[in-house]
Amino acid sequence: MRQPNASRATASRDRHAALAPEKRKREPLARGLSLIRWALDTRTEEIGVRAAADALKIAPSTAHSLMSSLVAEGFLRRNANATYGLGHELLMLAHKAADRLPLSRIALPHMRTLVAHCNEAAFLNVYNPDRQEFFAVANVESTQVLRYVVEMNKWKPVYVSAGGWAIMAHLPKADRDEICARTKLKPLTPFSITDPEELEKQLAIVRARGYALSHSQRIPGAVGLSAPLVDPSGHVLGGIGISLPETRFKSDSEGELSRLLLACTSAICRGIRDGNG
Amino acid sequence: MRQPNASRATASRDRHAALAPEKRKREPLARGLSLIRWALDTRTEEIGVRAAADALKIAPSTAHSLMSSLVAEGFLRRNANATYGLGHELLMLAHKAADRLPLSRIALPHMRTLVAHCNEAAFLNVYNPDRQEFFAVANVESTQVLRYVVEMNKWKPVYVSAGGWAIMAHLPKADRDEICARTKLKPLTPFSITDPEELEKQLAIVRARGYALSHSQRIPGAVGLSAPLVDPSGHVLGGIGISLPETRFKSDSEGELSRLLLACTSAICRGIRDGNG
DNA sequence: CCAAGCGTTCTTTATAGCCGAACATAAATC
DNA sequence: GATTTATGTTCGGCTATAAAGAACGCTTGG
Repeated sequence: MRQPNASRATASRDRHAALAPEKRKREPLARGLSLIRWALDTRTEEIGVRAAADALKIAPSTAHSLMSSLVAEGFLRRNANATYGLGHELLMLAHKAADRLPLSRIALPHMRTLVAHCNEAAFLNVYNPDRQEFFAVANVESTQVLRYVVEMNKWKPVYVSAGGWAIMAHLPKADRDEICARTKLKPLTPFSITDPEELEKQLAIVRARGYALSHSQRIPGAVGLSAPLVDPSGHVLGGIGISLPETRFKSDSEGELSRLLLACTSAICRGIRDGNG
Repeated sequence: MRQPNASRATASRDRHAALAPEKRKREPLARGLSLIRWALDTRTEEIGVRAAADALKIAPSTAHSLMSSLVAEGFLRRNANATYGLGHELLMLAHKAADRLPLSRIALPHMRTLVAHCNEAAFLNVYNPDRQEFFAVANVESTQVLRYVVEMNKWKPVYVSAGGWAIMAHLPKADRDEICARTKLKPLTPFSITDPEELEKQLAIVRARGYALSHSQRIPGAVGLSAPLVDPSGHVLGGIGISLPETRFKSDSEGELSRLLLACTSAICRGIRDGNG
C-alpha cells in the first residue's frame, strides 16, 4: 500500500539519502523553534502535522509530538476539526519582544513626518551583526497610487540596495571584507556590483555624503535612498529608507529627499541618545 | 571520587531533594521556551546563565546548553562581556506574529478616535478560550496627567474588572460555570464578588446594556468601562476598555462614555466582518 | 591576595526523543 | 455506497543525547 512500486520506493529513499546523508540528529528545541517559524511563515490558516513534518523533514510522529508540546506551552492551539493553529502565547511573546526594541517606537513618529513631507514610502531597517544581514521591521506608506511595497520581516543582504549600503558603509572594514569573502557578492540582479573594489569605492561615496542612493539595484524601476542609524557608541543599528518609482525621481528630487531623510535619521539618533542616557 | 566528603554530599542531596522530589524530566523544548519567556520577562538588559538556571530550577550546565542552542537559532545573542541578550530572531518572530492578528490593526484607529473624543486611556483586550483568561495587547493613552496605566501583556481572570466582565458575560453558560467552579472566584480585592449567583446577576446586567462598568474592582480608585468584541459567528474575541480615576467620573459621564465606547466596538466589529468576508 | 562570583567544559548515566509502522477516522473519488 | 487517499494519532524499540555534577579558567572586588 505504501510502496506498490519498487522503483518509486527506491527513488524516494534516494531522495532522502541524498538530502540527509548524516544520521538524524535529536534536537527538540531547535526543531520546535523551526516549527514555530514555519507555522508563522506559512500562509494558510490551518497547519497540519504532516505538512510540518514535510517542511522540517522529520517523521510525522515526531512532528505530532513536537506540536503536542507546543500546544501544552500555548504556542499552538488545537482546532476543533483536528488541525492546529497559532496559539496566543506567541502573540503575547510578540508584544513583549516588541516592547524590548524601543527603536521602532522612537523612529515611527519621525518616519511619519518624513512621509508627510515627501509622500514616498519610508521603512525602518534593523541590522543583525550575527547574520550580517538586515530586515525591515516597520514602514510608513505614502498616499501615492503607484508605490513599492517593501518586503517586511525578511532577511536581506547588505551588499546590495540602498538600504544595505547605508548599513554596510558604516561597518568596520573587517566586517566589510568578511561579507565580501563570505557572500562572494552573488549578483541578485544584472546590475548588481560584484567587484569588491568597486563596491568599496561606492561605499566610500556613501560614507562621504551620508546616505546611499541606488537605481534598480534589487527591484527594477525603483530608486532607493537610505541613511544609517548609529547608536552613541558608533555601532550601526540599521537605517531609514525611502523607495520610489524612477518615474517620480526628478533631477531635483535627490537634494530634497536626502535633506528630509538625513533630518529624519539625525532626529531618531537624538531620540536614541536621549532615551538611553 | 563520587563523594569525597560525605557530609557535603548529603547536604547537597538534601537541598536538592527538598526542592525537586520528583525525578528530573527531560524536556528541552518546554524548557527552552520557558527560558525565552523568562528572558523577556526579566527587566535587566543582560541575562546570565546562572540566573536563568535559578529561575527555571535547573543546573547551570543545563541552562548553558539550552542558551547555546538558543544562540545558534538566533533567539539569544552572546554579548561581548560573556553574558547573553535577546536575539533578533525574537524580534522578527514578534512582527510575524503581530501580522497574524489583524485585530489590533483594525481596532487601533477606532481606539484613537475614541480617545480623541473622551481623552481617557483605552485598551484592547484579547480573550484566550483555552486559558479562559484575557490580556491587553494594545493601548492608547490619554493626555491627562493623572491616568491609570493598564498592565499590558499579562494574563488576567475574566470574573473580575470591567474588561473581564464584558468578555465573560458573552461566553456560553457552560464556560461561565466552568470558570466559577475552577477559580472558586478567588477574591482579588475586598470588593470582589465571590458568589456565583450574584456574579450571574451582574453579568446579565452587562449583557442587557451592552457594556460592563466597575468601580474599584481590581484597582482601588479606578473606574472601568468595557464592551465586548464579537466575531460574525458570535464568539467573543476580546473587548475594548476605558479606565479612569473615580474623581473624573461625574454623574453624566457614564452615558457619554458608554455611547462612545459602543460606537467604537461596533465600528471595530464592522471592520472585522468586512476584513474577513 | 584570596574569595566569590561568573560562564564554560567534561564525563557519566538512563531517559525520552525519534522513527517506522500500524491504526482510526474523515474526506474525496469512482 | 464502496474504495481510495488523505489525515491525526498511538505504540514499541533503539540509542542518541539532555541533564546533572564536578572541575576549570576567568574576572571582580573586598
